[in-house]
Amino acid sequence: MTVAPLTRDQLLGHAAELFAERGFHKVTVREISDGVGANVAAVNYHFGDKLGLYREIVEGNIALMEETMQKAMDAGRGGDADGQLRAFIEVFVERLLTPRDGNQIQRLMMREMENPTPMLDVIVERVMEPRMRYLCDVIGRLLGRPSDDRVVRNCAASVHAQCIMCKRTPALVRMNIGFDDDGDAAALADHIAEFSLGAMASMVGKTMAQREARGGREVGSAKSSLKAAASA
Amino acid sequence: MTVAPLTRDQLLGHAAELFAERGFHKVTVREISDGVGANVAAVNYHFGDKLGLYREIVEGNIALMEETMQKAMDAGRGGDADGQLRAFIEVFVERLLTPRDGNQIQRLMMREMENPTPMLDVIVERVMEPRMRYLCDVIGRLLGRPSDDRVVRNCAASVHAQCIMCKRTPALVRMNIGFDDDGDAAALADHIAEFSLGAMASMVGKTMAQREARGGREVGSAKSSLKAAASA
DNA sequence: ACACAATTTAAACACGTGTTTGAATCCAAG
DNA sequence: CTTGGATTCAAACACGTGTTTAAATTGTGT
Repeated sequence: MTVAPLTRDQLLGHAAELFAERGFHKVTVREISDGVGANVAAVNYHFGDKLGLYREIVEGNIALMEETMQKAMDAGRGGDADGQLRAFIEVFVERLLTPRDGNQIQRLMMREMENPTPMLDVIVERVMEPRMRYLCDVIGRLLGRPSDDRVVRNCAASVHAQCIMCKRTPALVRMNIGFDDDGDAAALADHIAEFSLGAMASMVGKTMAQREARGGREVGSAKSSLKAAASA
Repeated sequence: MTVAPLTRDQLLGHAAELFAERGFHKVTVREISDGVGANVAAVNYHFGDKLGLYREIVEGNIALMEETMQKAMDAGRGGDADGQLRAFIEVFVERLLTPRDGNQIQRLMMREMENPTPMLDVIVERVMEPRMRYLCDVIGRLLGRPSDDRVVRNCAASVHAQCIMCKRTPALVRMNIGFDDDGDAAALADHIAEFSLGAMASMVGKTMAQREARGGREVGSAKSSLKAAASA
């Protein structure tokens, strides 16, 4: 059936790397086609339009992503919540920082956060939501609270924020902010795990009464009680 | 001396809000000029080009930013490092989340991180670097380590990452990830402070030997100074 | 009222970028 | 070899967006 001769696959491969590195909007179809020595019209011929090419790449990578998620969950299976969170962070950070072929989806997600495309919805549904669900589940067990608890969700966001920031955008590099990055993903993951587990260990140790006694502000309380303690 | 009649100031005001909300690249000059009932050429007449308008807005806001930084530092003056970090987080988060006029610089910086412009350099120099310097100073005292210590810088990055993520981009909102945001900046700041202080309290308690015994990987291992600095 | 500078305006221009087109080329099947 | 579909190609098109231009209008000092 004379399937994809060659050009089509070349376009997929080259475009995937470009999209992962700079995002959908900052890559031109001419750049994609020129990169593999093809004509400008090649993208439209093989994929309909630029978004069609992007869609195929994203959907292809989502399968890999789901496998990664499985790997992260399996890595902690049987262990305690502590070890599960560590495993999650390690796998996540490693995939985000190592530009190996096949883990472009994390970088693509970074770009989607910066400059969304119509593909964001499916990425959220198939990647983000399962991830946050698992993360909240682990942290919930860690804190001894239900996984939809407000404190649990905020802790999950704290962990997630740190992981996300591991991938320094070009702008973050020019600013000299962000984590120390000498290419050692494991060391970075270890810091984040250490930091986060320490944070939550201190949280689970404190009772509500203790925390409210400290300053009157309590993260997990409803919005009402916070009005009074607005200013330090 | 027949200063700016009106149009010029209107352009500045309207453009500032648009830029803060969506970033330099995602705002068109027609949108700016139409918004105040001016002609398309108004921007070029009064500011040379689009970037000139942006530059004026950024430079104007940087002064306010430096004042904010001063406020954050003053808020913790005299207190201990713990209180200083709390004050810093509170001021930062509040300015980031509250769309009040005059604290657009934080939102502008978010946009610069997503899509840099030529103004990024001056923003880094006058805003980011002083901020990270102060943050590292506070955390250094908190951990009993020099402020250029690797662990200190990573902790600063962890704190900063959480603060940054407070401002949910449109994409982050569509994903249902991120911190609980019911508009209560104080509650969010409190979570981040609680989380981070707990994390670092547990770090300062552990000796290097203990941490290395746990898993073998040590965050601060690569650089020289930390090898010997076993005890905290 | 006049003259001159400052401002505003409508229109056009320049250019990057995604897309389309119609002809040329390739290639396997008959 | 011939044929017909698949693929490639150069060229042009469509359109958004920043910028420029030259005329019209407004404002101000004398």
